[in-house]
Formats: sequence, structure tokens, C-alpha cells
Amino acid sequence: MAEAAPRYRRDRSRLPAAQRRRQIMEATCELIAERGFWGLSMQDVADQCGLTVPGLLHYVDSKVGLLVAVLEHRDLEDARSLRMELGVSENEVPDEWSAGGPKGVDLRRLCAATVRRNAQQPEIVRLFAVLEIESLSPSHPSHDYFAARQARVVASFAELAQGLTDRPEVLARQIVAMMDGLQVQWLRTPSTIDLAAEWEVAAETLFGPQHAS
Amino acid sequence: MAEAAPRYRRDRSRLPAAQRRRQIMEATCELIAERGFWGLSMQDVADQCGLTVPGLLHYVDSKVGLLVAVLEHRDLEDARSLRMELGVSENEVPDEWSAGGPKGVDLRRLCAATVRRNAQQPEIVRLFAVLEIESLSPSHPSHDYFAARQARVVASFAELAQGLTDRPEVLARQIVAMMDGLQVQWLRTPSTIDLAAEWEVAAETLFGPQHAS
DNA sequence: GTCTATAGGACGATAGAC
DNA sequence: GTCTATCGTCCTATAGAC
Repeated sequence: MAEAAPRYRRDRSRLPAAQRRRQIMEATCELIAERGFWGLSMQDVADQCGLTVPGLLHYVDSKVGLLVAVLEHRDLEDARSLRMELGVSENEVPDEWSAGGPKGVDLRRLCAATVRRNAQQPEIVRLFAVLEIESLSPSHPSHDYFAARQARVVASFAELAQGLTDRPEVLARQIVAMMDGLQVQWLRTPSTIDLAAEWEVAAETLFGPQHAS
Repeated sequence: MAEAAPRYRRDRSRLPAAQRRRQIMEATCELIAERGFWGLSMQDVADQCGLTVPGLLHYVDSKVGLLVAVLEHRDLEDARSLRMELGVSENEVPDEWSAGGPKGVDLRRLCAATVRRNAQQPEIVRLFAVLEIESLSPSHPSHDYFAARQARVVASFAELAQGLTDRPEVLARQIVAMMDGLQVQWLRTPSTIDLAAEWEVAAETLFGPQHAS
């Protein structure tokens, strides 16, 4: 006749909605990075937030809903942060570079900034690495999202590479491949690889020796 | 009082054990490539083989056992096939290159052969791509396997790159990164990318212009 | 905004018959 | 070598109370 113990000690009752949403999103990012979308369970997310599963489902309508919420959230966050990093520190505005119209941004600097930023958030990098691979399957809920994303990035890079080579799209693909590949190696053994430094060397190879400015 | 229908029409009853094992391994490869190890279910494997789950468990003792069986199987297969491709067509013997002692093999040719072979078995490439990322998690059953594999490949490549550059390990990592990255892009849109050709161009960038032999 | 309770499956694995 | 039957756990999602 013992009372059933709750799965988790819930200490943060009745958070404001916005804060709760952010909390849910962050927990989901971590857990997808750790286990992938197929390995994600609503129970784990709920536990990590100090909620029950129905409590969690009050905010997102399904497991897939959780995924798209996370992706939208990351896209906004990334666009904002990259605009800051490049747009403010230099007088170029990489307005919507990822959405279609990169305008006058130096490709090499854009890559370096991206890598530098990624080097500071391995969990996010891992989230995308996991989803990028998982979503190769046509039946994955974010299959279309990542297909479009890949095409968009390559197209943007290719446009920016037009002055640098006679095969801009090939260079664009190589850049993306090298960045992704180095990031995976870095994720596996972060302590033995300095991602930003490694990229600098790779950039020399891909773009040719650095011009003295 | 209707009889329960079987999940699957089992038409290949009582295969010889060796044949059954091969069938199980191939089905598992496909399904892990499609869904990852976390998304793999014994039921799916059993169905695809025309078995019930307990019937399947007669051959492998657990789900993890299935995974390691697949990896061992692929390693044997790959070593054999690569030895054939390189060792026979030229008079070099890349004996156990992946296990530790690459001997006098031309790195550039080794890479080209590997890519050429991979271009013909997208399902296997995808299997490894999925597991490589999934296994970043320390709790993944093949975490150690892929960590060791990564280290081994980089070390081998670095050793082979010693004559080519003053930073062989950096070049080795770049090669691995580029191969992996291009392969992922190719897996996403196989029809728009010629993997072997794309690698040839990348090799020019990484190794420098091809020597006329 | 969060809960309890529960429906309704799918899962990995075992025991034991044939 | 393969089966039926079954256990106990986990899952997503719903209904409705507070």
C-alpha cells in the first residue's frame, strides 16, 4: 500500500511559459545530440525539465513538433549570432546569408567566423551532425529540412566563391565537406584537436595562401 | 475465434545456418543504415528475414550482439576487398593497412581506390556514416570501436603522408574529413554528385597537382 | 499550467515445445 | 532451427481533474 514515488523530484513548479519553452528546447537539443531523434524519448525530456509527459505535451503537440521547434529555434539563434559576429565587427552585413542572398561578404572570413563560433558550442554542432546524418533517410521528419539547408548553404558559398575559382560549386562543396568532417573528428576527441586552428590550415589549402591585408 | 495471422509470410523455412547468418547480417546493415542502431528493432530484422524474433535470437544473443557481428563482418569484407583492389591490380600489398602497418602504398592511390569502391556501395557507406556519428555518444555500444577506428585510420594516413608534407597528421585529418564530408553530400543527392570525380578534384587540392607518371 | 490515470502498442528478452 | 507464449518495460498520446 506504499505510495508510488514520483519519477523525479519536481522543484520548479509553474515556471512562466516562455522560460519553460526555452528550458524544453535546451533539454531537447542535448538529448537529441546524445541519442538522435529516434533515440529521444518524451519521458527523458520531461524528466530533465521536472515535468511529467503530459505536462510537456502541453507545450509541444508531438515528438515531431519538438524537433521542428528545436530546428526553428536554432535557425533564429544562428542567424542572429552570425549577423552579430560578422556584421558588427566589420562593416559588412551578411544579411540573410543563409536564406539566399549573401551580399559582398568575404567567403573566407565567413567560414572562419562560423568555425570559430562552432568551436564554442560543441553540443549544438553535435545536434546538427546527428540530425544531418539521421535525416538522410527519406522517412525522417527533418529529411526535407536538411536537404534544403544543404542546398542553400552550398548555393550561398558557391555564389561567394565566384571570384575565387572557375568552379565555384565544387569549391563550395569542398568547403562544406571539410568543415563538417573536421567538426566530427573534433567532436570525437575535442581535447586533441583545436578546431579553429585546424580550420585555418585547411583554409590555406582550400583557398590558397593568405593574402597580406 | 479467428486464428491470429502471422506478421509475415515466412516462405524460406529452415535455411542452412551460414546462409541464414549472412541474410541476417545484410538485413541488419540495411536497417541500421536507414534508422541507426537506436532506431533498429529486432522485429524489423526478423521480419525482413522471414523469421520471428526468438528465431532471430537463436543466431545472435542480443541486439548489441547484432551490431558487433555486423561490424566484424564489414571489417573482414573491407580488408579483403581493398587488398584485392590495390594488391592485385598493382604490385603493392596493402597488407593490413587498416590494422596498423601500411607498407609502401601510395597514399593518393589508396584514397582514390577507397573512394572508388565506396561509390559502388552507398548502403555500406551510409551504415558507417550513421554509426560514426551515433557512436560519438560514450554510451553507444560501438563508441570504442569507432574511436579506435578513427585513430587507426588517421595514424595510417599520417604515416603514409610523411614524405608529402611536414605536417603529416594534419594532412591525414584533412583527407579523412574531406572524404567523409563529400560522402555525406553524395549520400544526400547521389544523382547530382559523381563521388569519384569529386574526389579527384579534391585530391588535386589536398595533394597538389597530379604528377605525370 | 500542470497533474493523475490510462489506453494501446512496440520493444528486448526468456522459457520451453516441436 | 524455428516456433508459440509470455513477461515486464518503455513508449506516444489522450481525457479529464485541479
